[in-house]
Amino acid sequence: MTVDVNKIACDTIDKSADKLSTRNADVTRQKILDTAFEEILLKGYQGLRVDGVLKKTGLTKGAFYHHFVSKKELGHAVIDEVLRPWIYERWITPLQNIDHSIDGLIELLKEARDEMTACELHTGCPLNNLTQEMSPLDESFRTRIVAIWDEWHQALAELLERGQRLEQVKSSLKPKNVARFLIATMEGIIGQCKCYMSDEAFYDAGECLQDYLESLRA
Amino acid sequence: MTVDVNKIACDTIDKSADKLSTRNADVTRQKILDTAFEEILLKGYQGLRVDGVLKKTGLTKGAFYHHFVSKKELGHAVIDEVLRPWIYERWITPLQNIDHSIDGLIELLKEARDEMTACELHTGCPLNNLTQEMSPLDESFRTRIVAIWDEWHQALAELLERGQRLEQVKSSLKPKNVARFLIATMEGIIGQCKCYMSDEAFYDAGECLQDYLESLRA
DNA sequence: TGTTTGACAGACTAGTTGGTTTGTTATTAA
DNA sequence: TTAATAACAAACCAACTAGTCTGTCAAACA
Repeated sequence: MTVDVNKIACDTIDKSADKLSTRNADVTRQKILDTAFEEILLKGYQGLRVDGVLKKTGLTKGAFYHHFVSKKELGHAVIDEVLRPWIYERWITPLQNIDHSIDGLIELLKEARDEMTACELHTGCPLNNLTQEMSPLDESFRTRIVAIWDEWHQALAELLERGQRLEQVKSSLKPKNVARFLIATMEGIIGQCKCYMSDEAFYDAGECLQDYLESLRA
Repeated sequence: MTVDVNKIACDTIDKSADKLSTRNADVTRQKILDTAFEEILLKGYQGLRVDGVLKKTGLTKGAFYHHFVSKKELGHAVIDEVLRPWIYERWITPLQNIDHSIDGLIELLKEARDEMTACELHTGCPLNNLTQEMSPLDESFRTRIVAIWDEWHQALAELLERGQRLEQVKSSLKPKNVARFLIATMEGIIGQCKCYMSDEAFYDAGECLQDYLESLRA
């Protein structure tokens, strides 16, 4: 994509960092992406308004349609350039840095619970939000979304396989199935928090999730 | 509400069933509700268009705003009069008719899986859809939604307590927590099916869910 | 230094959307 | 039978919304 080429080119030349208040295409584009991500997180893609993003960023129609050909393309860019990295940083990369499969997962679970700020509590998981909203509505969104889920599933399944090889995890269980189950459960719990507006659901159900994780030990 | 009074009155008199093509306020109202429910299921409340409902039902603005003061009130009515009964029929009442807690839940799970038609597969659970979309956006929706979740949680917790009294279920576990966990997991799995557009996710993760249910036996 | 071009600013537009208003007809109570 | 009213039909409206278009200005380039 031309966008990425442009971005890489500018990153390498890197004469932009010092000019914050003047014109800077990369900063402008990123501001739009970040704001759109926040708006989608709260109101969904359908609830996202181009005008709303412009108001929040202080930009204009001219700026927006210079960087994005349509609202839909903005949606795609938010998934590729903001949502996917977010999921990696928050959920996938941590999986890859785990030593002991079970201990690590339980630790990760606790961290996730503690990091649940009051704000995040009722916004839910950005990936799951978009999944639930856009999967039945737009195929171009669905394929991008499903690719991220697949990467997540694979990373978790690999962690479990690794655990099996190290005899930390029961050899009888199927890593792919357990990975699907764990991610579905996590997302289900986070989704419940959204309507209860409290982390009580997380604590209550999380206790059972921890029990389940313990039951996976070899 | 006057609406309910009107409805009850007409139901008891019951001179409406034979007049299908002529004027009938109840039939009209119900047609709007049912169509709106379908539309919300597919596109969400924000994606629901009053005009769209009218087009599908063959009605007009006059008819719509005779029965509902606003789109929002329609949303409330859909929750109260369509969604809630749907959840009861599909999920809550079956819980109350279970003899053996664990066996019954496993059976219910299998039934749910088999009843997952190709259509339902990518529409997901109507209650969870609305929860994820509307909880952060509108308090009047959230409170109605959370009430339904509470009823569901309570029914499942009661089933588990009953199981404990009958020594079918481990006495050590906390019914409330397990109920929260099970519902969250079910919804998480259904949500995953939505983007994969297949029941594979249901089968894979469902296997683990069944294992978990087995582990609850006394 | 002049010129081209990328990065915007902002007025404008066409189509949509929830909602209003006025009029009409079937039903019902008197 | 008739007056009142419930149950609509449909034109209309104001606000909104994605997208366009023309113009401007700063920076890079020749």
